[in-house]
Amino acid sequence: MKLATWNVNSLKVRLPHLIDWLARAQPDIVCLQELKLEDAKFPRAELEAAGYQSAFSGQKTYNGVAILSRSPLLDVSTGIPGFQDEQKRVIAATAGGLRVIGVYCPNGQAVGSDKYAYKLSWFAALKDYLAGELRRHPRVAVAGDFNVAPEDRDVHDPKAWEGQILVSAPERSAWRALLELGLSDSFRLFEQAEKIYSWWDYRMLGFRRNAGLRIDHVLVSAELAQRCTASTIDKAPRKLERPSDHAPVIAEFS
DNA sequence: ATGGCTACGATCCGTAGA
Repeated sequence: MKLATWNVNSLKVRLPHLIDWLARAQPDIVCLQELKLEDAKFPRAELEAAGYQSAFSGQKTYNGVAILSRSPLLDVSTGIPGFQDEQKRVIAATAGGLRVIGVYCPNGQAVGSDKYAYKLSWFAALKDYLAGELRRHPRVAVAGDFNVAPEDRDVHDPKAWEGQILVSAPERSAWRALLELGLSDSFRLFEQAEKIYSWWDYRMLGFRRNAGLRIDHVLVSAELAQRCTASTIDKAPRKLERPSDHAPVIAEFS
């Protein structure tokens, strides 16, 4: 069983890349972020032709999340229950025996900004929501763009990024609070090469210089961690013409 | 050289991303 997450940065623009990647990587479940389209424009038929059912929560221009699955998607829910939010950032479904929660965590823009405050309150609400999901389901995967680089080794230039958005101490502590619920960063369950990232700036030749951050993650509950056999980041789609700035992150389970 | 790109929805520039 192969679970992936990918911030596609416009599903409309990236649909050809996504369809090709599904055929090549053969994931069973995929969480998508930054669809940037309304539900009425979701390419359900194209994905069905590729072998995937869809659950989605979109909006015009910004945000938007989806879960694709080769097996039926059950008990779909959107948003964080009890947390009022216009922004479509969360979708959950049960598929293949997994409770899958797809997240597009806020960027936060700049430390100290209104959006930063929103980011931290959003993470607090996510934590409470996940605590409940972990009580209800033994096999939970939280996959998405977390917009947090958990440690300095997840940052190409820790000195330049020190204290900045995506790496600031309050953001990292919000990340650690999720781990304290009993979730594990699937990527760190395994020996990994150095300087592996999931996002590279479009500017400054970011990808060519490997000037990236690891901000896309698959978190797994204890029972799923036991069954996790690999976690990797597939840089191949980032090399294509007109790529997303994020690469797919994959976790595999026995 | 402190920018440099991309997507979007709106105009011919602003907002947002990270």
